[in-house]
This record gives sequence, C-alpha cells and structure tokens, in this order.
Amino acid sequence: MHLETLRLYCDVVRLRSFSKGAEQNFVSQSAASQAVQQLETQVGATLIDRTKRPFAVSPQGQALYEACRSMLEAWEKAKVEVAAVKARLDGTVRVAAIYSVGLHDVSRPMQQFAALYPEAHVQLECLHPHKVVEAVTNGDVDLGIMSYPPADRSLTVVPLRVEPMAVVCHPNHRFARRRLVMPADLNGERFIAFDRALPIRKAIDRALRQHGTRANIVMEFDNIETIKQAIIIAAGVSILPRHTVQKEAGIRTLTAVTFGVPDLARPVGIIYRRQKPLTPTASRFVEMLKEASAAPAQVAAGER
Amino acid sequence: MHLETLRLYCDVVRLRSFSKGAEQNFVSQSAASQAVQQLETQVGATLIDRTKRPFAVSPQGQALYEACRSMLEAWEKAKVEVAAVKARLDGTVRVAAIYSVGLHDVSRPMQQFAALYPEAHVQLECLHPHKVVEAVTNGDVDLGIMSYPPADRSLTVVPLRVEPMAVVCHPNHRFARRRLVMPADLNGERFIAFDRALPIRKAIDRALRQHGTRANIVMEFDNIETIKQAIIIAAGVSILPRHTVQKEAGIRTLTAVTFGVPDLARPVGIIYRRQKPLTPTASRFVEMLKEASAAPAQVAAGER
DNA sequence: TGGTATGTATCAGTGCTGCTAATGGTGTAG
DNA sequence: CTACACCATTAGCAGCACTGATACATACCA
Repeated sequence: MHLETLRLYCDVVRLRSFSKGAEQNFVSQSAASQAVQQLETQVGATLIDRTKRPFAVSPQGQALYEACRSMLEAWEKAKVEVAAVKARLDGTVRVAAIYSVGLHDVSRPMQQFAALYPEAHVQLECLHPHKVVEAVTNGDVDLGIMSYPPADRSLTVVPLRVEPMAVVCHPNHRFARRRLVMPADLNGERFIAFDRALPIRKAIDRALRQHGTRANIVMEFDNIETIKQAIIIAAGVSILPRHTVQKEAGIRTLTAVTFGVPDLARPVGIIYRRQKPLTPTASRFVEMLKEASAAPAQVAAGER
Repeated sequence: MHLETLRLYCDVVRLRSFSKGAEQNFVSQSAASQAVQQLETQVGATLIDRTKRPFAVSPQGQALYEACRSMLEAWEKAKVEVAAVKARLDGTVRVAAIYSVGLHDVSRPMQQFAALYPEAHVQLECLHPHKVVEAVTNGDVDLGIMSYPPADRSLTVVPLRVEPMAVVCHPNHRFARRRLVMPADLNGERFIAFDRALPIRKAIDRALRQHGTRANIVMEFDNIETIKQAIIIAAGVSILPRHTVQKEAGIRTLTAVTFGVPDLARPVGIIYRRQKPLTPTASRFVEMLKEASAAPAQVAAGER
C-alpha cells in the first residue's frame, strides 16, 4: 500500500471529488478512481458510495479517512524530525587532529569557517596519532588531520601539504650560526628523537641512514611540544617540521637551520572513512583547510 | 512510499539484520537492502551505519523507526476497525416494506432468518409505497418490498409472487352469499377504492373499464387496512388481494368473494439499487423471502 | 420526459519500479 | 590471514500504476 494512495484518498474524501483529489495529487482522474478501488479491495469494504452525487462517504470510509489523516500527519512529522536531526548533525563537523597540526594550523581555518557558516559548528579534539586513526575508523569523528596519513583501504586520504623539516637547536648551539646542516654534521650529536612507533621517526631514521649518519639518540618523545621543551633546556638537537618552531624562532628561544636533505618532509593530510561520504559541511571544511594550507606554505617559502 | 517498505525497515531495525528482516517479510536480502536505501533517499538521511557489524542505527534511523512503528500500528488498527464496521453493517439487512406486505408476510421469514443466522439482524420498517422507493434509492435501506414494483432502470426488481384479488364485502352484504362476482355486478355499487396515485388503483380501474363497469367510488384510501375498516363499517365493497383479508374472513368480519377477472392480480416484488450489489446477508434474506412466498401461495391455492 | 453537462468507471497500452538471483565487497572471528 | 557471515551491487524481468480514450451514470434543465 502506497502512502501516496492514502494521501490521494484523503484528498478525494476531503474535497468530495475524485477529479479534484486527483488534480491535487498531480495524477489523472482515472488514477484516483483506480487507487481508491484498490484501497477498498485492500481493506475489504466499500469506502465511498458513488451512486449519489456528490458521492457519500460510508462509515468505514470515514473511519479510514481519519486514520489515514493521522498516519500521514505522523509521516510528515517524522520526516521533518529526521531532517532536523540530520541538519543538526550535518552542521557539526567533528575533527580529530594530532597536537602539532591541531594547535597551529586548524584554529585559524576554524574561526574563518565559523564566520562563513554561522549555522555550522566545528568540534576539534587533539589526540595522539594512533587515536586519530581510531576515532575516524570508529566514526567518532568525521575528519582526522595527521601527519603521515596511513594507507588504509578503509580510509580516504586528502593530502594537505608537505612540511619541510629543519634542524632545530638551542640558539646557543653551534649549529645556530650556520645556514645549513648536513647529515654528516649530526654524527654523534645528542639527538632528541620521536617515539619509535611514529612514522615520522621512521622517515627521519631512514633519511639519516641513507646518508650514513648515526645520531646519538638521548631522548624519545611522542609529540613535538615535548621535544621542543627538551631542546630548550639544551638537551640536544632534533629534526622537526620547520613551521612548528616558527613562533619559538621569532622570540629566539629556538633556532631552525635548513637541513641538507630537502626531500625529508612531513606530509600532512586529512583522513576520513572511505565508505562514509562526507557531509556537505565537512566537505566545505576540507576545502577551507586545503586553501589555508596553501597560503602559509608560501609565507614559509618567502621566509626561507 | 510503500507501507510494506516501512514495515520491512522496522523489522530490519528490530532484528538488527537485513537478512532476517527480509526473511520475515518474505523478500530477498537484496530487496531489503534496496528498500532501506530508497527509504534513506526519501527522508534524505542515513538511517543505518553499515560499516560496523552488527550495524548501528543512526539517531535519525531510531527516530524514524519509532514513527514508523506507530504508523504501522495505526494502519493495522484502522484495518480491523473498518472490518468491524463492515461486519456490523453487512450483518444488518435494512428492509422497507409497504404495510400490507410487511405486516403479513415479512414477520415470519424474519423470525426464521433470525433463527438461521443469529449474528445477522433484520431491520424492518413499514412505509407508504412511494417512501419505500425513496428509501431504496437513497440507500437508507438495502431492500424494498412492495406491490407493483416500478420499472426504474436504477432499480433491480425481484418478482416475489402474484396475489389474486377478490371482492371484499361485509358478511351481511348480498355478495357474501355468492361464489363469484362479475365486473358487471359492481355497476353502481358503493366502492371503496385505493388512492388515485397508487398503481393498484390504476390496475383495478383498468380492469373495470375493460369490462365496461363504472363503480360508484365513495371513499379513497392509500392503504389496505383503512379500506378494510371502511368495509367493516358497511360503507361499501372493494377489491383487495385475497390473502390480505384471510384473517378477517376467518373470524367472519369480512367476506372475500372470487372476482370474475382472474388476471387481475397484484404483483409483489423486492427492489434494490442496481448499481449496489447486495451484501451476502441481504442475498440470503431475499432467498428466504422467495421461499416463504412460494409456500403460502400453495396454501392459498388449496384454500381456493 | 428527453437532452445536456458534469463526473466517475472501465479499458488497453506503456513506462517505471521493485523484485530476484548471482556476484562482489567488507567486517569479524578463529 | 583465511574463512565465514553479512550486506551492496548489478542486470534482467515481472508486475503494477499511470495515462488517454471511451463508456456509463447522475443531476439539472427545459
């Protein structure tokens, strides 16, 4: 039984006319006649007495009319309710980012986004890289922003940018006066590394190994902020994305020196579930992130 | 949108499985998948998150599920309600009869019918002939029982019997001693006639005219009972269906004498609207009336 | 009582929709 | 990582609802 048939029947009864009811539902009079007949067969009763004009609605027909009216009302209500829930959820973009990206690079696009789409809402949480992947996979968030996005077949990856890496040291370190540090310079140098489980650690290790360098790893941390603190207390040097130390370089608490391996760079990307297409709002936020990550890169290039 | 689709969706959600929901609705798993997809398109929201197993129902999906459940309940309730009204109405046969038939010939079949079909119910009302036709035409009653049923194209006529007419007079009247009264005998006789508007009046007038008889009409009434009262008070004679004075003849308050025009007879029939087929109950009652009108006719023949 | 006008039923043809069966893809458990 | 269970997808097909034309019924009018 079609809901449209019930609506048609209600209109026919309400307007006391098959023709008018049909017209109101944008079908032919013939269709209305057949539909009501089908409905009568379905419920097994005569709903309309057509021998008089205008026709008479039988007691059964009246009862069914009222029942149908409330059913159709319930249906319309359900649809708007679903649409409301959808709008509320669609208007919210839940984002999980790693600390180094979330703190520096997402807050500005977030403000920009809030200004452009006042009805939308961005929820940002900063997590450890593995937790970012987990949050995306579980569907706890719509988007994940992270470095070295994993090549998981259940995830779609949108590359954002590639962040050049620099050697970072204390301003008093001898490297701080140089314009360039070569891999060989790191031999035996006290080195503060990323945690072994992180892809960035593996990328740096591979780059150093390819140039025959063996750094003297004295500490391991799983996030950039802690590494920077370690460098500040003169515990050693490290290799970090250049723009993550931009602020510290400005106030001379850290110094970034170009590293002699230009292809060592940290890719940053957005991940989301392949099987779950983005909401329009989330798509717009992705576009904004892509634009935002294009502009600062040029600033960084000019600075270099 | 099909109600069956909503039912399928509810079962899928309830059983947390497309396959089981499909099975419960006797369709393939593919059909269930497509139906839910169509439903999602219709309401414009994702109802079920299929990336996890067992799948998760989204907030929208849950809201729609509850709405659909109540809609389906309302539908089932409406159907049984309509069926109940139908059963009640179908079990009732509304009959309109003219006085002379209703009082004498319908009450016994009615009792018989009530004994045979205890769940059924016969509503009998006695009306003037024209009102009987009107009641049938308006749909106020299912059946009409009357004499000289009109040849209306909107009515179906079921002939019941043909009632022979007799000259009826006071037991003291000179006719009362005769076995036969010829049309010529009525010349100048004080005659109590039917109302001019009634077909039976026209039939009697025509019969008398054909035999060159001019009765002296002293009174006109529109029903047999009143005519009988008039005869009893010795106001004159009349021509009436013989069996309508059977009781009075038995107790010697009236006398019926065979009339010399055997083809003068009153046809009695059932009428109902051609465009509105009889309910099964009404059909059974018609059959019973036909049987009942066959038996007494033979009794009357034996009496004659 | 006939004739006209309005409104509904009926019919055959057709395009669309929902179903099935088979196959492909995905998540979960062992 | 393989096996399994489950769901999605596809093509093909059958059934159904709609249309347009026509027939019929009712109501109104002269």
